[in-house]
Amino acid sequence: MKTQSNAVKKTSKPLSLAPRERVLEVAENLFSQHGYAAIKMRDIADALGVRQASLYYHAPEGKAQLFFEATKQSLLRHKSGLEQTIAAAEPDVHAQLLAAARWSLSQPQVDFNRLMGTDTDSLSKSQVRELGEMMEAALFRPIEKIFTGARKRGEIKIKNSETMAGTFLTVLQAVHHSHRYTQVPKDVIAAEIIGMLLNGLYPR
Amino acid sequence: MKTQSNAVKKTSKPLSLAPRERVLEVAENLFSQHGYAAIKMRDIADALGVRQASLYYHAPEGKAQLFFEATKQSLLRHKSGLEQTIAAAEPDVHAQLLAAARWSLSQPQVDFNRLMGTDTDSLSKSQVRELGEMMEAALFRPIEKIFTGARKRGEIKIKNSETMAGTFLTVLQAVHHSHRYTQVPKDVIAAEIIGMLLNGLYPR
DNA sequence: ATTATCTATAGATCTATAGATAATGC
DNA sequence: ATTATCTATAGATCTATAGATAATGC
Repeated sequence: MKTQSNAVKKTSKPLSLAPRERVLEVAENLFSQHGYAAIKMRDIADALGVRQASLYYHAPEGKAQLFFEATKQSLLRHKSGLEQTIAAAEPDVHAQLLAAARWSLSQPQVDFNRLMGTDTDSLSKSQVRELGEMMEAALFRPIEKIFTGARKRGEIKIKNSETMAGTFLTVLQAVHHSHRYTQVPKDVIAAEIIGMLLNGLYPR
Repeated sequence: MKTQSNAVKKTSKPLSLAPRERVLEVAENLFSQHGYAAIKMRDIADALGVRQASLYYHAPEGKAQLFFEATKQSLLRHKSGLEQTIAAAEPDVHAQLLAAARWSLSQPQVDFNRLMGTDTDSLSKSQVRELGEMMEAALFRPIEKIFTGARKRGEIKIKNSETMAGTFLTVLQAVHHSHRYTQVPKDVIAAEIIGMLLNGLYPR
């Protein structure tokens, strides 16, 4: 064990991140909000309060590397976050969808359509494949499991749980943007939509 | 009336578009697919088979103007297309949603979240407001009308038809991208999702 | 005469490299 | 000694302008 001479204790989540972590965090936020092409190295440097050239110390291969690593980090966090959140919720489709939604909305969004469509233009084939697989594992699988689990328990009847997962994830993204169109809090909108997905619009 | 000396008759939809129309059409396609920042004037010129500088004859104010006008054109077409398609369908929520979906999927997508979020960075406040209002009128209103009409006819019970419209439009966008994840035809996926929205996942 | 293109190029912006300098951790 | 930044700048790319040239419609 190390001696703790500082006033600030070193916990598992230190208050001030290591430089490299800070860079990735800022890059993740900016890229996920605006997309690869719209964000310049300058923007990331400005947000960090450093000079543009300084970024190349942490990402010697440049902008594409920064994007690739920031996105991987984001997807890994989504995977564990979603899985844990869902596992911690009641074994009930409504409770699990709500929990997944709340957790997702607390995170920087992952726009997977933009990600696979435009953002990856400057990555290699193998990098694109890697991100695609991680996306699948981090987002689609956990949500799909909610639906297949619910079907097994007899709570719902569904045909295509992959389509369902895609639909749910897409809707979550829209909720992420909802503040531009409405004052209603995101959690409320999410709950509304989940209720609708489960009960349908036709009267019962 | 003009004499038609040519073999090709001038119908209301000429086979070869006027230069300005061609430019806007190509710009609309590229911008809507990849977003403002990712598309360079060079890309549009290449797609047209002209030199980059030639674009400035049609858009003297440059790239932002091109984007603004291409987007307006797209939204106007969506407005009339959606309104007509919905009006032509049976006065039934299922039929109208299906019709709206089919029509939307036949068009270049309008990614309204990206549009209002990132793409408009280089436009003026008033231009952004104008696009926002047109988006509302072209996409949200027509879909909203489907839901409010269906409620009046007693077909469905809904709380918030604006949320519903947003949800539906968002899902349509995801279907637009679905070819990257599945072989299933877009029309089929759309029909599946609409069935689910109306009936819900809980067994009836 | 007007419309629509072209070539050539200026100026701005963006990515990335080289080498110097300061801060940090043994 | 290693880590993390800085300044300065090269080279590529991108937007936009100027002026010449070709095509089109009276």
